[in-house]
Amino acid sequence: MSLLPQLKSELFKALGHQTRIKIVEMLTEGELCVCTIYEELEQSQPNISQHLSKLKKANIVQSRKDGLQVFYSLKNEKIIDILDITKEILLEQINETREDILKED
Amino acid sequence: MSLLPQLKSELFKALGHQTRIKIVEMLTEGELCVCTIYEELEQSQPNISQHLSKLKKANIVQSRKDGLQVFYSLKNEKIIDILDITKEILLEQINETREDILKED
DNA sequence: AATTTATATAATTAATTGCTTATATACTTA
DNA sequence: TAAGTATATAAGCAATTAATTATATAAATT
Repeated sequence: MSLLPQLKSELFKALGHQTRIKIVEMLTEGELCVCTIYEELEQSQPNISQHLSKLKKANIVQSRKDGLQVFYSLKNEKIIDILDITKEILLEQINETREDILKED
Repeated sequence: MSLLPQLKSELFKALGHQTRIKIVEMLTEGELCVCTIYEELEQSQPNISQHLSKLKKANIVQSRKDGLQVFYSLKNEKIIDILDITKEILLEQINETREDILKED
């Protein structure tokens, strides 16, 4: 049936965009108003709304309405662990590359 | 400059496909010949070759040639941790959904 | 050297994604 | 209740992605 691989790939697809990564990392600090997100990322409001919608569909974030504003937050803190490990992997890669370059003499 | 968000999103993009998730999970057990992968996943050889190529470009896998065959393996075992956490997140979501359904009476 | 085998690459087409612009919705306040 | 504000949704278009089919490459075998 392969349900999990399907769900996993959908979650990664949702994380597969620079802007959405930045949004998730901003939300690491706590919930934020939509307006704060698009102002800080210097992107248009509809663009950020659409990215938020994808993150929400993937169950990565949740939203709460307060008057005119909508606040988004992470739905599961474990997403932060994923980003941390990803960072470790990338830093190791960067170090390897650097070492390879130093060896070239 | 925002280099890391860019690299992170590329890594997630590479994981954002069911077939590539399945390949990475197969490689969790150790290196495998290309032929084993496409036979087990019941996909065409060129299709799997292209997916492997994406995983390689994203530095998720590496390859080694032995005669006519090419063997692929994970480049960094931490990828497995990412998949494990992802699984935890998804299982929690499934449980929540189940509980919500039970509450509906 | 010619043939066979395993894998990779290229070309094509269909489907998906992302951005922009315009508009709709929902809440607030005058 | 009319006007204003924050966010969401829709439509349109360009760019990217995925699968298929055909072909190229590279190593092994005859």
